[in-house]
Amino acid sequence: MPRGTRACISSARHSRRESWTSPAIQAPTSCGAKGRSPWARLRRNRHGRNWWCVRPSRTLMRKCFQEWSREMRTLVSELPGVVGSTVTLSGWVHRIRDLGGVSFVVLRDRSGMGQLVFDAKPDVTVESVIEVHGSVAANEKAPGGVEVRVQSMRVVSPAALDLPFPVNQDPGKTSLESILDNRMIALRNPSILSIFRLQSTILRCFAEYLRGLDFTEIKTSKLIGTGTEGGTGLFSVDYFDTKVYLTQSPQIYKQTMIAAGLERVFEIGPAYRAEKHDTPRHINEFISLDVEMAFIESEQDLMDLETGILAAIFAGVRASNQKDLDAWKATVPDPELCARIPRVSHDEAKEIVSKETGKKVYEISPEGERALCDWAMKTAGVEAVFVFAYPRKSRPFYTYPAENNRTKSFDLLFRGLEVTSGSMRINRYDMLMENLQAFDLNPEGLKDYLSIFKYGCPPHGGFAIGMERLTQKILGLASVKEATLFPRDRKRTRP
RNA sequence: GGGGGCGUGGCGAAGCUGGUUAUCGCGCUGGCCUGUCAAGCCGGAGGCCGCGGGUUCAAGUCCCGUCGCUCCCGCCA
Repeated sequence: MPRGTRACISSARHSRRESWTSPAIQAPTSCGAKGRSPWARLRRNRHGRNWWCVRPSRTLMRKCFQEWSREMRTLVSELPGVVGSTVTLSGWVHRIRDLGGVSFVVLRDRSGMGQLVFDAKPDVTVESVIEVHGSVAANEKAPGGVEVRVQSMRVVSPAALDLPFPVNQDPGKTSLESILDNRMIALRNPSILSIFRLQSTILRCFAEYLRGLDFTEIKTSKLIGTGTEGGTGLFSVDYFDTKVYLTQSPQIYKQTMIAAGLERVFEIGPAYRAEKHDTPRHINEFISLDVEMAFIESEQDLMDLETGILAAIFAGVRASNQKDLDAWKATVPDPELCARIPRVSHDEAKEIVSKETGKKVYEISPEGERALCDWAMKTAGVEAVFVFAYPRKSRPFYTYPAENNRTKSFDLLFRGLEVTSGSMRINRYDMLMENLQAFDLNPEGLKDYLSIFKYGCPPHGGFAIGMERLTQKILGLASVKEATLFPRDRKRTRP
């Protein structure tokens, strides 16, 4: 057994403390589709015991919405259940197949695609939005066994003929440039759209898992007067008569809220990095899944927490996004295996890379990161590995130091890419002041930040998961830009 | 910041050592076709070969510059 799994499995250390690892390998509350009320667990959960007092009746909410939507239309996915009846469908014309005496139109709506049958070629163009009225018939020859014989059709919004992007074709045959240049239209492509359906599950499961552990969600400002990490890589913005910067991380605000007494916080928000890299794994604006937690003992506790988050996300994606995974021929790791993600120190990682690649390494390069994940797959059956105890010089000043000039920090590498970076933070004022000197930083510019520690702050730490990178790696996409709705890179600020 | 590769109709590509009207698939369009499911068959439209300059009798092809894209490395989520 890899030594890193110790922290997850041994319970001796955790039993006397609050546990956050126990739900690690269970699907988050509403991700499990077992027929039980998604609120059942919360009702038993001490943190959610009063949910019915503050929420309108769920039955009432569901009833209002269903009655409203039932009047609107039938969804394509509902057709097999309403064979024999007359329905109204609305959606986009995905494809037209005209065979002379009969024409087939593939209609696309948010639930999927279904076949419409016309006696003659209908007067519509691909991608037009239509509303049709017709009878639902079972037919062996129809895709999915059901089709709608159209009695009347209304073109709700016609589409021009010069479609700039092949919406109804395999996006694998289209260049990234064309996908991004025509982003508005490219997003209609079902495979491309599926990326963002899956991404939504990641967001949901991340938040639900943490809420279940008594984390409080916060939203902080993305504008800041000065940078905390030396001022490099910050975008400046005109702010009335002065200049401010876009934050590269919510770091200081997360820590502020820890010290303010929330103890456990998370934030989902954009982070900005004004760095001129031009690679398939960098964008200048990304969504950071940020977590911070008080009363931890080391970075091992943070890895425990992230293990649980990953398991919740993988379980949720498996439960909700099988079609989206299929569209990219992708698989998510078994949530049960997350507890076996190896944990290796930075020094051990270098040794492993040297051994695996057959060449001596002094720093872990992207090639080394790929080698480490391959190694993890071989030894533990998961394509992920935690690397901890990074040298002091490679980590920011607020990282908690450890013996031998190491730090209480870690990264998570998943399928060959760094998706998380985190650490325990220095929470003692005197220690922080010493470290500022060592990093040659001026305490004057960090006055607000330092006040957190001057007046008492519990031991704590946190990490950030790159949402787009995680999405990219789950689906096996070639570039992080594909996993970004409207990517902002060195050259691109449109659409 | 350093180093590769690529720009050819709306999309994806071919065009080898320079040589006549620039080719193919998808899409679009006209025609035929009552069971398609990437429908099929016959016809058609659509390109100053990224842009600027040079070499040459002759440049999509060679050279220089420029813009754009893409990949690897540094660094990072």
